[in-house]
Amino acid sequence: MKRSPNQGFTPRLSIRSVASRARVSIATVSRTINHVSTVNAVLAARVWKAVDELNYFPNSQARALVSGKSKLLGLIISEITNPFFPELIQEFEKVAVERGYEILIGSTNYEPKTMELCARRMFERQVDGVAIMTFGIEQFLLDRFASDDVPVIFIDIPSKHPRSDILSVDYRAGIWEGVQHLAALGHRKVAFISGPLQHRSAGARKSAFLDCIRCAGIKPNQKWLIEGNHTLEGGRDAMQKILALPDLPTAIMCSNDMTAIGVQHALFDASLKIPEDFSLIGFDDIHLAEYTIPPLTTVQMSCKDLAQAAMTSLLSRLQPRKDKVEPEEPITTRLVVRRTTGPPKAS
Amino acid sequence: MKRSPNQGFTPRLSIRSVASRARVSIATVSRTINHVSTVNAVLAARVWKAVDELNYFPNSQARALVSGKSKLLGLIISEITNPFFPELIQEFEKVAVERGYEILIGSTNYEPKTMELCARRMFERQVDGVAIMTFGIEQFLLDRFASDDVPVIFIDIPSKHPRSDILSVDYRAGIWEGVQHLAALGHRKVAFISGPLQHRSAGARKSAFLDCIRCAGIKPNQKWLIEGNHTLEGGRDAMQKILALPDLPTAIMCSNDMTAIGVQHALFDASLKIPEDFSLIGFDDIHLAEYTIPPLTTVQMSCKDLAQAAMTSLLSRLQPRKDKVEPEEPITTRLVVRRTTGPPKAS
DNA sequence: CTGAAAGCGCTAACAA
DNA sequence: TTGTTAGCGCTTTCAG
Repeated sequence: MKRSPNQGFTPRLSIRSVASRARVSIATVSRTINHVSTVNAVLAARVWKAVDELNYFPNSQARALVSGKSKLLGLIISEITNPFFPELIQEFEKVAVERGYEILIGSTNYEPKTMELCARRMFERQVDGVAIMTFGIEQFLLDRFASDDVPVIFIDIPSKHPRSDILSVDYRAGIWEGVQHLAALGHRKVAFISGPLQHRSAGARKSAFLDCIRCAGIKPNQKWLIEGNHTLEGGRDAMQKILALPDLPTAIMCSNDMTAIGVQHALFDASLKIPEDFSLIGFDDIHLAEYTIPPLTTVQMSCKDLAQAAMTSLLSRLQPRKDKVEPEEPITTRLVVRRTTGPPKAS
Repeated sequence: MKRSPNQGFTPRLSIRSVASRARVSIATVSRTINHVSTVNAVLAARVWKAVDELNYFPNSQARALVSGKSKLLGLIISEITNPFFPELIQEFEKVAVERGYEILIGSTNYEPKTMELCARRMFERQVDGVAIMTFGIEQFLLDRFASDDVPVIFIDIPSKHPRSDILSVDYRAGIWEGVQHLAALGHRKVAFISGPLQHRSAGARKSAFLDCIRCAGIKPNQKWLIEGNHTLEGGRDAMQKILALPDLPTAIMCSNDMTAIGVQHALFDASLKIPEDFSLIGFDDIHLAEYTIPPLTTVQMSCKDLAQAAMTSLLSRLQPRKDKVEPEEPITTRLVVRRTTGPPKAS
């Protein structure tokens, strides 16, 4: 088999080509393109000229090998098909590319096995750090990253791993606004469709709701606490379950927007109107929430903030910079009132 | 600066660690893990045992460097925020991982500059191949890939690059069904909201529409041919333009589903009903189309097929296998009738 | 300030 | 069949 990927034809464009064209050593080329300040300006100019003429750029594999830094960041998400995540990815990509990193995306599809596979893929590619933005992760995987000394960041899950960090989200703030909004409208009977409860942050959302509802002086009704799965279908099914109940709530809060959209659909199928028959509040404020019919009232969690905070924290752990690590403030959430909430029917 | 990424502490787990633990040479380890059949079973067993005990996996950077294959595939898309693309990415990820590849995603956001940057990122990471799934690409970038001998695959844009391939999509089939469906319902006045026309495949969709409309014996009205931008906002704005026209169409076809959802929104805002006041047909059949209110009638283009075909073609170019390259059949499209179409109002 | 040379972890000749 | 060795393209000592 041939050594060269290039059919043994053109000698692959390497640092050597630049060196010989610029009549300097490869070391000088390396220093120049890495902006080492000690390089003689004349030589540097020659190097840049050669780089330009040859249209050269360094082989990042080789760089990674010698430096031990792949400049690759893992991003593990639950499911790329859930619109929340693309919005998150977009921010990640932006920040990462700005800082010279590339992102490797892995979707777990909520399956522990797939999650394990994702983690393994990340290891094999020697990612410099990993952001775990799923709604839950197995502890042993975290330990694995820890033992490899790979910085990790994730939401809500505390860990003793020294190079890891938790991004805390203040779910309560937004949910509290939502509950208050509902209460002010006159609702006393509000249901909650949660995410998959084995996932930590889904649990956190639900507890926050329960907490708020009690603070508002409303006694939560177990029958109105349904477990969904953060998908559209899950929301629709959950709402259908609620509709089958003898005693109906007047408002529904959901653990994410996709669930809420599923609810809208179930209600549409049942010829029920929003907000006349039921008030509805989502969570996340995905782009689409503004465009459902009617536009969805929802709790906004800025995925811009989330991604920024995650990246900043990761990168600060990777390249300890002068600018000290900012004190981690929790990501806040707030209610965005649109048109799926109104006074309850019977009131 | 330290050489070792590992703080000079533990000697990083490498092929050498496995070799010494298994009491064989590194070559034998390499052969074993690469399933070269000539390895003695006893030694192989020792190697696997060591691999297992140490929890070793090869450094893909090093592999890439020596083999000239990064096992990285570029995937350039328009905008990850458009739900069509995550569905595509999901398929790509699946197929790629199955075949031992990793995917690097780049979003162009419809900006030529960003597209160029994406291409550059791909080059730098030495991707083995690139799938360009945007709605358009600059020729010079293709040439660049060509000169680097990187296989490329894309939609709709012919190229003379020998290692590139075009995935052709039979837009006409589905659009024809859509037009016929509308005609059968009694519509004679149908508008079309296109994508950004500088993008080739957006153009292809529009021509297909024009073609079909004429075949159906309807004379297209220039006023009802609006250029959108494949986003929700674009669809809404376009529909608002249409609504301002003195002579209104009775049905709207859109170049993609997001545009159609924007139309739904504009109509909702104007208190107009679908399908009573206007019939509406989208394009793509994204997951969400099933869940708009009312559910969107749309032309389905299987992104599963698309991704599969793209990957197959790319991989076949990378690892010429026994199984000859399947003759490329065009991706077909078909109408999915849901609930946004009905007889025209005035008829 | 510059160049020669070592070596990152791995694969593939080549020799034994 | 196995081990030794030469690089892949780059960064970084270490002499000069």
